[in-house]
Amino acid sequence: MDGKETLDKARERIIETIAQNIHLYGLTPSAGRQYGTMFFHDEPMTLDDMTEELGMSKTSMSTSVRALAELKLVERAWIRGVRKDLYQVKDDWYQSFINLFSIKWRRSISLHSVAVRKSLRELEQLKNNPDISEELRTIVEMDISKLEYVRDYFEWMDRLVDAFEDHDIFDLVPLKEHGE
Amino acid sequence: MDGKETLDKARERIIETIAQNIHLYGLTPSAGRQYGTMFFHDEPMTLDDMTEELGMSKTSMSTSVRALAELKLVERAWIRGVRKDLYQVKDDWYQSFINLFSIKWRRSISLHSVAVRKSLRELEQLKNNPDISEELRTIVEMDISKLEYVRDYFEWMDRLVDAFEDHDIFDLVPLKEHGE
DNA sequence: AACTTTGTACAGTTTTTACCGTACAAACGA
DNA sequence: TCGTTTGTACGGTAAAAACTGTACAAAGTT
Repeated sequence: MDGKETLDKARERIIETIAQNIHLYGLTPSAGRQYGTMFFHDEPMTLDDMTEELGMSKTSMSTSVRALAELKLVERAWIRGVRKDLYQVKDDWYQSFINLFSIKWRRSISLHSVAVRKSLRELEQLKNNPDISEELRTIVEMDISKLEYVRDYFEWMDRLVDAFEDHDIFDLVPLKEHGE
Repeated sequence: MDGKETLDKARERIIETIAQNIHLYGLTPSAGRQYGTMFFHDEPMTLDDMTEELGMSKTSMSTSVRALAELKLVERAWIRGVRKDLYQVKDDWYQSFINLFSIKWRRSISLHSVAVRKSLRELEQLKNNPDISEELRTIVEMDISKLEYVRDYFEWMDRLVDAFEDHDIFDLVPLKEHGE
C-alpha cells in the first residue's frame, strides 16, 4: 500500500465517523461526508468541487451545504478572481458545538417557554373559575405545578445556553493547555 | 367552552410542542406525543392505554416506548395486581437532559476518539516512513495536526459529559431556588 | 445587448423510515 | 395441562425524506 492510499484511508475513516454521528446535529450522513471532505480539503471548495469529490448532484450539494451553513459548521469564503461560491469548514469545533445550542436548542427552548406560559395562564384562570367541580380543580392544580416545573426547567436551559455562549463553560471544563 | 375542554387544550399545546422538538433527542414526533401524554397521565400507563389514547397500533407503542426507555425518558413501573407492563415518565427533566449526553453523545465521542486515534497512529507511522515524497509528508503533517486538534476536542467533550454526570454543571448554572 | 456561468426552485424518482397487522413465544391462570 | 393474556419479531405497506435532472433567474462577461 503506497503512502497516498494510507493517507486516504486514514481520512476516510474520520469522514465516515463524522457521517455516522452528525445526526446529533440534525444532519444527514451525506452532509456529514460533505463536511468531512471539506475538513481535509485545505482550500475552500466550490459546489462543483464537492460534486466531483462526492459523486453527488450539484443540487444536493447546494441544499446540504446550506444546512451546514445554517448551523455555522461551514462558512462562505472569498478568493479574488474566483466567481463560484466558496465554502470552508469553520475550524473552531468548540464554537460549533456551542452554535448547535445557540441555534437549534435556543429555538426549541423558546417555543417551549411560550407554550408553557400560555397554558399556565389558561390554567390559572380556569383554577379561579368558581363554576368548576372540585375534582377538576384538583387536576388543574396538579397540571399547574407540573407546568411550573417545566417552566423553571426551560428557564434553566436558557441560562445553560447563555453559559455556553458566554464561554463560561470553559471555566468549568477548561480547554487543554495548548502544546502539552 | 367548559373546563375540561380548556384543560385538554392547554395540555394538547404542550404535548404538540414536545412532539415538534423531541427530534433534538433523536426521537420522532409520535414518540414525543407519547411522552407528552404520559407526562400528564398521573398513573403509569400500559401499551393498551397508549394505543387507546393516541389511536396508534400497539406495535408502534411498543417500539417507541422502547426508544423512550432507552434514553431513560420513561421507566417501567410496577403496581401489584397489574399484569401488563407499565410505563411512566421520569420526572427529573434535568437528569433526562444529562442522560441524553450520557447515552447518545458519550457513544459518539467514543466512536470518534477511537477513529481519530487509529488514524493518528497510521499517519504518524507514515510520516516516519523515509520513502514518501516531501510533498506527501507535508500533507501528512497537516492532517496530523488537524487530528490532534480533533482528539483534544473530543477529550474536552468527554470531560464536559463528566461535568454533566457529576452535576458540576449545576455549580455553573444553578437550579432556581425552590419556591420563589 | 447578447451570451455564459452559477446557484437554486421545483417536480419527479428513489431510498429510507414509520407504521400496521399477523403470528407467535413467554408468562400467567385455571 | 390447556386456555388466555401480553409484548414483540417480522413482513408488508404507507408516508416521509433524500436525491436527481431540468429549467430558470441572477450575476458576470464580452
